[in-house]
Amino acid sequence: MTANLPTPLDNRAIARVLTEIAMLLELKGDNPFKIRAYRNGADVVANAAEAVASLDDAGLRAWPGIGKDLAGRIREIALTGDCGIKRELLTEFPATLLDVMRIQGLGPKTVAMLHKELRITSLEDLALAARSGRIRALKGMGAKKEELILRALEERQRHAGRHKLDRATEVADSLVAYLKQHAPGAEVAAVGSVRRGTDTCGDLDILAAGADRSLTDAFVAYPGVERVLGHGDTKASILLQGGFQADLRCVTPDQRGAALQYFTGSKAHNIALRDKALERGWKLNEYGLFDPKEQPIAGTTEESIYRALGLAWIPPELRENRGELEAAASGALPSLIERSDLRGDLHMHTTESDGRESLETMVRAAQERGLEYIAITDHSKSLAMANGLDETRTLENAAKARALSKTLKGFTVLAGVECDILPDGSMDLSDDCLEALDIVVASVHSALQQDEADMTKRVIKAIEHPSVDIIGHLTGRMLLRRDASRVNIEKVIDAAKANGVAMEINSQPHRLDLCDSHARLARDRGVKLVIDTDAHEIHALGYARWGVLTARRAWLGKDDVLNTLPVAAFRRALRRNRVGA
DNA sequence: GCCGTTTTCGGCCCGACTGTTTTCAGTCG
Repeated sequence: MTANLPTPLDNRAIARVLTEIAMLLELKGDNPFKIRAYRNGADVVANAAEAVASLDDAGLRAWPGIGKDLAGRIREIALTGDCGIKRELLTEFPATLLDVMRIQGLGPKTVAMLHKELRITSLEDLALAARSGRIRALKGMGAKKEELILRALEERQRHAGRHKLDRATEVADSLVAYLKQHAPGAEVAAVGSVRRGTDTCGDLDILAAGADRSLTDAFVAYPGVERVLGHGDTKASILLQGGFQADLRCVTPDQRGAALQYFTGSKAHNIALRDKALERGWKLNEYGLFDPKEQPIAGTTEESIYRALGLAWIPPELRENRGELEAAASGALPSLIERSDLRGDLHMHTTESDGRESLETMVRAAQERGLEYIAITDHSKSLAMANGLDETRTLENAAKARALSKTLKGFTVLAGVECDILPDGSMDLSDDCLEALDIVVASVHSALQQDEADMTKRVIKAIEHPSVDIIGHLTGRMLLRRDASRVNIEKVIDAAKANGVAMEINSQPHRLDLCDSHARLARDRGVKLVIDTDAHEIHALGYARWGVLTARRAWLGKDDVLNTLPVAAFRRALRRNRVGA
């Protein structure tokens, strides 16, 4: 019987253990190639489509980069949740030291030294040491470094308890599926920021309408609960392994719409909506919309509430009190872009630079997803770590893409590049080379610390280059890890408009860059946008989902996004092909 | 630790930036 075995770990959990082993080996100063093997193994597991825990030794070793040892470790982790080598390493370094290593700007060498010299084992120790000026006394350290550490700690504090949208959605979906099993007749849904599609989410909010009271019992018994924070008849809160807090609210079927509206938020939207009710002498809360005699006016559906208040139903992505109530009152809500509107993807990588798949594989995957065209945009040469392409290789890569394109029916492969914008704003590849391509995405990858004036000048200079069609992930932000670079967004948008350059919404869940408000500003100023996945492997083509959510939050319709156009019209809309451009 | 029409050893990705330095180590991507 398997009933007594622990639940097999999911791929992500296994990958996390492998990554932690890699980090511990780094602290120890072990063979860098061995460390890379563990990191690579973690990557392979995290991106595997099938559950790694269900594979046998031979199945595991069929994966590239997984050999005898790693296959054994993966099986051990999958079965026991732990690994002997990790336990052994943890006798040398405490687990809390891994948190220290995750601080931006601190790497294994520094952390190992802090541990050895100052007996620092946790983030608390680190903060104390930095504040008391003890770190600057160490070799290679200084006052600036201490300042940097304190800033990184402060940033981390700011991000604590928040999660990226993709992970939050995944965890919420599992919870909803689990609860539906326990209450088949009820309507269970994730609400809150997950439903609004915000780029990062705090607590997960789940709403159940028409469920038996015992559903909260099932909720607190969810596998993966670390701690029960509260447990009543209609409400329960749990802390999950991995740091998520989740709240369940149970309501009656006739309260469903009101509860859905109330718990979806945002707070600012709800306050404004409640004002609308008050104007009419009514009361709006999570149980319904009521007249002065407490008689219900609406509440079973969200639509009924909005309608009673003289408003069209507002898509959750717009509920931020950024003008949606006024638009809903005057029938001016935008018709938002849908995932199915996307016909192309203009930013992706192959094994030619730092992608994981060949050109052919990426093309096939894009076809299978129903796209009509893609652009292959490998990195340019200054991104040496990504094996970036020089002019010769860029043109060879372009020839390959075009040759393949010719063999395909109803599908186009555009020859492109993701060209680095160098610190002075010049392009990483020659003008001739860029001109010879079908499409150029220009992006900043280095010197992200420039001050606002320099960064703005740099990006605008790139925008003014005649062969640049699209500006990729403008701010370089990494959600919950690295702040956006300092750049004057308005000046950049105005330059993009003046030069007919499109701006990208990068759909990578850790980027979502442009963010919703910047994308909306771009649209308002007449700049066209594109939604790209920046895929480095086929699975990542699915990231379009997050980019579209961001676009919807930016009030974008189909017409605002160039890659909703058929390929011929799309190409005509590119800056390089526009008359007079 | 992985990999091999160079098969069981000896390669495996490296340039820019920062802060510390006077020539470089550590981190990041």
